[in-house]
Amino acid sequence: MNTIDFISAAPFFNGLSPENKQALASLSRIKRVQKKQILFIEQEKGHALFLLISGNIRLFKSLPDGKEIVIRIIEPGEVFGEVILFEEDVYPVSAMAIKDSTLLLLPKREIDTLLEKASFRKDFIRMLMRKMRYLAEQIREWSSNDPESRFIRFLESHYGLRSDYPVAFSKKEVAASIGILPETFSRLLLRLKKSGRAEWGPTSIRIHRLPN
Amino acid sequence: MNTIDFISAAPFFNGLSPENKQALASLSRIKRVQKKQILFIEQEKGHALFLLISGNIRLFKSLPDGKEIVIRIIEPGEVFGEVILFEEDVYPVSAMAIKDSTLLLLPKREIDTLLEKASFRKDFIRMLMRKMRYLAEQIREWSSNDPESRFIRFLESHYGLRSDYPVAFSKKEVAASIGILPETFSRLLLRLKKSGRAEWGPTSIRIHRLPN
DNA sequence: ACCATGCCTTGATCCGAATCAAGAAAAAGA
DNA sequence: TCTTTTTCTTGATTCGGATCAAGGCATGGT
Repeated sequence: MNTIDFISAAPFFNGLSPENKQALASLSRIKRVQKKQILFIEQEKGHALFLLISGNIRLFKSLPDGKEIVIRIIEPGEVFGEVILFEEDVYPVSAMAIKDSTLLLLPKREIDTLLEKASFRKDFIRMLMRKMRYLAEQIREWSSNDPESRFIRFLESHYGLRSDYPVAFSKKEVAASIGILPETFSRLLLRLKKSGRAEWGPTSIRIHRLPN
Repeated sequence: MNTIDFISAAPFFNGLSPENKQALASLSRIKRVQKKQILFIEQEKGHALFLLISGNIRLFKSLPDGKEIVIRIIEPGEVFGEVILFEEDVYPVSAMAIKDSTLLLLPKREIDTLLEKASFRKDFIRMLMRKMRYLAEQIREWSSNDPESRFIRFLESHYGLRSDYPVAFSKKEVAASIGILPETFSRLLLRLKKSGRAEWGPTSIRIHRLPN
């Protein structure tokens, strides 16, 4: 696999024409980061957006009281940091690798140039809108204050609708993603197991859905 | 005031050239709705976006369990429903007037045409990005599970930073907006008053900020 | 292999918002 | 004006997640 393949495989760039994809690929650059390495931090001036190839990246915000809240965990194939292309040019969140990761780095300047092209721009906007909807959905999920449903939704949004989820994050990480403490998450899993609604294997979790 | 004035005054259309604003004004239409009237509902196919002139509109989502969660309350001068311009063309939320309201209705088809113009499109995208940031912020606010800070932020996001807030909503409405029950909100106000941090008048609330 | 660090679990307790209930106050309707 | 409906407040209770604490378990580093 080379850069053009990764770009072609990314849903974000779905609607782009082959030429546009090729143009993107030619100006992209491979970047590797180690676990726990910071890619960028909140309020930092942004010069690039990223496409994750392998590993996982956590996007988070730091609160005044020192706590961190997880905005989302990026999976391979996803694009992030694209917000810096418009309006303000600082990142609204911080990004840290939670595993050794490989990314494609796409410089802002070059993308800006590409955006001059109408075809590219149109597809790009469509993408942004999709993301905007996703954010709106997020809000809905959060206000449903039920950790269990948030957990289920976490699984579905990462792996789709299935019964076996190959969860590749630490439980601590999952807990943070759904906004609860590790203790609470541990108890949640216990409850699900006891009531026969889920089984937790070493590398995956199986959810037994109610037949409603 | 006529339509062009309203459009000029709306931050959403800030960067638009006078010609673009005029173009918009000429294709817009005044719409009046009464209190409790529905403008559109979630999943409904959308043919227009709106600029609120007077009154207030509540955007909300209905949950499977019958509950409603308030996404936000629209103030005069704000634009909403613009998401239907791209990607999918259904509204992601429902909209209901919480007072008798006057709006400018901007038909999707005509806006689509305007978007062919590069100058218009650029400004428009910038606007969308700003809104996207707002959404990201929202998520942050929600996960800060503290009703008091959510209340303060509610005031600031509606009226800016000041000490007297001319709150023009029912307390029930405010409570719903910050995601708590009316009972809890009532107790919150009592607590703020007792501890001398706020005074609630008939039409406004005064917040005493700590000098930190 | 060892030790150290971070991760995970389990227990006890606390706290605060939801819930249930009922009455008071205010607004809308006749 | 009087009635009805909705909003607002106050109380008692419940419930669930946070917090504090401590022990067991993995993982990585040397």
